[in-house]
Amino acid sequence: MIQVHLPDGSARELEAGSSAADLASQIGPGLARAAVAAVVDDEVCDLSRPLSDGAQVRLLTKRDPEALEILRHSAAHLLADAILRIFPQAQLAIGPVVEDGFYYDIYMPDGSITPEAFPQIEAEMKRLAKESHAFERCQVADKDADEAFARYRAIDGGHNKFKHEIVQDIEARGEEITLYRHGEFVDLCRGPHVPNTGWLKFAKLTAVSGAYWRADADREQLVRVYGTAFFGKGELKEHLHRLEEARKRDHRMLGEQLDLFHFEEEAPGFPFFHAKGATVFNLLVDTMRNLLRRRGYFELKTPLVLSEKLWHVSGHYDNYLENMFFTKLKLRDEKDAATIHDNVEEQRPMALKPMNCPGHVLVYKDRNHSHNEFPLRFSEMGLVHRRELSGVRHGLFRVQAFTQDDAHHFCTPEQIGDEICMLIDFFREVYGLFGLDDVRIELSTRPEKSLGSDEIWDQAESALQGALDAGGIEYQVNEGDGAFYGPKIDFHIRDVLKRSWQCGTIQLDFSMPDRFGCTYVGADGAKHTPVMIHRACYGSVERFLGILIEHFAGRFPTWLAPVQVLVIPVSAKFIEYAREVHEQLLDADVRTEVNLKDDRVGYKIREASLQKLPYVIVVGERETENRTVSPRSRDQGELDEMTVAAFLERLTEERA
RNA sequence: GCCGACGUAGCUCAGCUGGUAGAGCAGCUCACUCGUAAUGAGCAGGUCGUCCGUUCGAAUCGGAUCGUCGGCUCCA
Repeated sequence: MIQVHLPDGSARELEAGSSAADLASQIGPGLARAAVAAVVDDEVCDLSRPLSDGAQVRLLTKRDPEALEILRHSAAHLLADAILRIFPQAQLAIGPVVEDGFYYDIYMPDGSITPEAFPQIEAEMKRLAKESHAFERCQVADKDADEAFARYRAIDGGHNKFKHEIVQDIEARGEEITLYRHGEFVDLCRGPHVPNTGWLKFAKLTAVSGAYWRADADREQLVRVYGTAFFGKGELKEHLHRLEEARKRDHRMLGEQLDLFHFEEEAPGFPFFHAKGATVFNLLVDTMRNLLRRRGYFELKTPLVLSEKLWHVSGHYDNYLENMFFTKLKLRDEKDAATIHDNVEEQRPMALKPMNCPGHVLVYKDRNHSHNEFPLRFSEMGLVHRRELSGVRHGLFRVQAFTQDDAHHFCTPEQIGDEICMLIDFFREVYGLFGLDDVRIELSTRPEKSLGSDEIWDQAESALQGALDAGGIEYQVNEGDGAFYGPKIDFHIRDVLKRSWQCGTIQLDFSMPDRFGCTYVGADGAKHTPVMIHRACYGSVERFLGILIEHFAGRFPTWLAPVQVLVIPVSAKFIEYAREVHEQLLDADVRTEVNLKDDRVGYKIREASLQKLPYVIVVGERETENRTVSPRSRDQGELDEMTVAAFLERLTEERA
């Protein structure tokens, strides 16, 4: 007999050689059915693995996050099995689990795998799942003698150099080779797996893309087939529904449908905001301006183009060159006007600002400062340009020019803690305005490419950490992900679809004030170097707008809607009254339009609904006579006839 | 940047194996004067992303290029 320990502190007696599966059935039939795998002495392993005496055992069921990974990894095996049946020439590379599912990288010496083949592959996977083959772990003691290994070698033709490479690596590390078999299929794998393929009924292939062997562009091109798997039909359906919902909310599509912005081939990654998009954009900016003013910020406006020399001083030239746009001069030949000299060497080469900080430093340096005016807070809705690799541009989320709601605090080292705490409260309040209350905070530390001594970095990192700890704020640490001039705190917010977006950032900087020779006069009458805090709350206004479009699915709350009310006359006879109502709304600062086109009321309402306008107002004979309006709310449908004053009151309540 | 797919009217898309482009919506005009998600009729609209090539002939085939979309930390 052996004894094993359970997480609740209790112990169980089992016959020698018993497995975790035996333990589960001893505890109860329900658990025996629900158990997926086990954690034995902190190692995740198969249910069938024999337990040793004194082991600490935790059984995993579908509720445990580890279990979902195991399920998905098993599904990757099933995918590989199915693919080999349909494409016998395929060679398997690797098949790991990723955030929302799994993938398998496959080498196709001829042909390819396209989404058209998905139904066939999925049908094969479903069949294999129904057959409920047990996953069997095989340890390979001697490759040449082992029967399972011989089968494994034969499984995709015996010439699979990818697996061969992996086996060599494992042997080089002196580790044991293990295989997993289900039915006829054998794959090199560390495991663990679900007990049998019967668990894998709810799998779905989602995408196919290219990838390289070992992520090396010089190595073989592989086909990466993505899929996902869940324990139950409901969860799979919900996941697919969420993907569909995210697709429908795509801000690039809504941006076009709602006439908010567009992109041009002539200006890749530079959005053109239309009137409605610009309205929302400006509302975001105005909202922020008010909040900043109440917190004692001074708003600046600094140039877009500054000399290259300045970027040498700031360190951007050495650390950020690849992301910067530089000006390039062209000159007409003095003698021949038709000849243009390209790439003319400029005496003072210029660059577009990728960040606002050096500009703010120059404003700071324009006069002397005293500790009495600290913390000094300079803000700017700063338009910055950053070059991005062509493949990473993405709607408003990744552009090449964007507006930062940027600010820099100049303060003494002692003031850092209070400033950080103020900012954390401030940022949370801002996100709350949009119903974005799920905020996660991350602390990022020194990256490889960076400025300043270890001592300064340690000081800065502990200052941030100290402020977070003192405020009792929960956060996680991101090693090596800081800015090149200092460590930072990032704010990640979850939208209504539970997707996470990085928005706000607070960055500590001990080196830029020093490089630029910024000083202040302290209480001791001597000159000191101030600390600089870089911070942005929306991050990029463009990107934040994109997030809001998706968060609200284009249905902006009334206070943020580009057009709040559309006035519609029932027919041409009531145009005059419609105009009058429109004017009254305009006078009350409502963003309103009037639709006087020669169309049916129903048609105009449909148009307004598709534009997701919060309100339409219909006026006809009744309203003209009674001096009233009949509103229809986007969210509540048709409302009762009311006076314009009553309608305005309703709007005011909503706008507050 | 790399890999893959895609690029036809303002939008969504059709156009088989090469023979000179089509629909719906939007737009415009006219009629209807209309009560809460599409009134009807007519008109107009395209160097088929761009360049080069193959061909008697290219939206269609080949190459390059630009752009868009998806993917590119994940190492059994």
